[in-house]
Amino acid sequence: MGRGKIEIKRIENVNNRVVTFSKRRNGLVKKAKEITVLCDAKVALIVFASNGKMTDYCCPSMDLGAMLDQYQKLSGKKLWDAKHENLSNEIDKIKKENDSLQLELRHLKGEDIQSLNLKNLMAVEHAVEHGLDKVRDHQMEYLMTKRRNEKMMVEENRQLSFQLQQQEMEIASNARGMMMRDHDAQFGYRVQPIQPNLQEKIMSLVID
Amino acid sequence: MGRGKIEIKRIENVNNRVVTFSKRRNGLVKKAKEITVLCDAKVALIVFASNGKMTDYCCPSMDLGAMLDQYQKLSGKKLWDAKHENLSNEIDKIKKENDSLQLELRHLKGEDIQSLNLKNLMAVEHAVEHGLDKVRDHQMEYLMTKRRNEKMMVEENRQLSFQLQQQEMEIASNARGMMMRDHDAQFGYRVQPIQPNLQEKIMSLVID
DNA sequence: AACTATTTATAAGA
DNA sequence: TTCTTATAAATAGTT
Repeated sequence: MGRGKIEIKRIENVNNRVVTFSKRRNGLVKKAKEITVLCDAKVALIVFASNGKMTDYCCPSMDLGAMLDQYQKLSGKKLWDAKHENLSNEIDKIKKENDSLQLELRHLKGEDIQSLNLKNLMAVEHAVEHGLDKVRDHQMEYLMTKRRNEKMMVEENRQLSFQLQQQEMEIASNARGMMMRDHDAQFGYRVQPIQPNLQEKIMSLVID
Repeated sequence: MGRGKIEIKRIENVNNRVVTFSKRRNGLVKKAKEITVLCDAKVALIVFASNGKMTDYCCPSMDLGAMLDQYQKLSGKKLWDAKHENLSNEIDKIKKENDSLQLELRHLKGEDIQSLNLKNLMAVEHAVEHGLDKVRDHQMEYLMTKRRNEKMMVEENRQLSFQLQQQEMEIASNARGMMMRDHDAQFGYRVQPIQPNLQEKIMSLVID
């Protein structure tokens, strides 16, 4: 149907192929719509171009999901049950893994050990002993580090306090000297430390 | 395209409708096949007649399942994902549970505890201590039971051996009596215990 | 994207 | 259903 008859085989010229695809795809969808209306038919059509672009048509009276359910019923072919089954299997697998983990966990906590024989019981004991050792080692390390840090902070604090006191004394003595020079000696007031309770504040922070 | 032009609306005459359906369905499938070959296209087509009969076509290069996967990807529409998603969610949930179990397990074994703070570290320590106590209690109980059973068996064995010896002695004395009565005294041989080392055998079994 | 010569599909009739 | 055939529709090659 056109200027010349064509053989039904792949059109090698890319341009021709793309143009023909476009025309015929439109024709196909049009025909699908027509048979739907003329004959009360249910039609679903999906077309992928070789470039991956998709066109689809589904009759208005039934959605694609329902069409495919019907298809499975009538053809006996499975479309998504395979995947479905895979997922179910995976769930089973993971659940079993889960159960075995939970059992191991309970064993380590000393639960459900009635069923263990002496060999397994000793294996559990060794695992737990080893774990306890490691946890205690780590606790010790943790505490040592903390104590070391505290000591360093206390020491640093002592030095800072000392420096602060020195500075305050210097300032006070300077002030007194200036006042003397300015002949204001009769007022004789004293400079207070800027933050008299600074050291206590820092100590309370360190103790946390 | 026929003897007369027709409007695209439902054909009321049932016979005409059925005939037209049959012709147009064939035409549709033919066109689908042609575009598949001519243009390297992927086509899936499902048609239900109003009487429920189904016709389908799927290009040979891709099965319907794959076509529909692609359809879902490109259209974003869900065909069977409702069921599917539930399962996926369950898998995710169980996997997370699994991970947390594995982490807890590693903690109890003293692994991966660098990230724990002191509070959690102590909680783990208590869990492990408690577990160890229970495991050791159970081991002790196990051993005590075994020992008790052994003692009982040894005692029972001692009694059985004694009874056996008594019986053997009786048999021997009877035999001697019979021989005397039968005037065979001149041979004067002695009956031996049937299994002289039976008691040792049993003892070795008990010790296991 | 339009055009148009031809081919193809198909409506009506048998 | 199927065949026939006149006619409508689709479309291949061209502009």
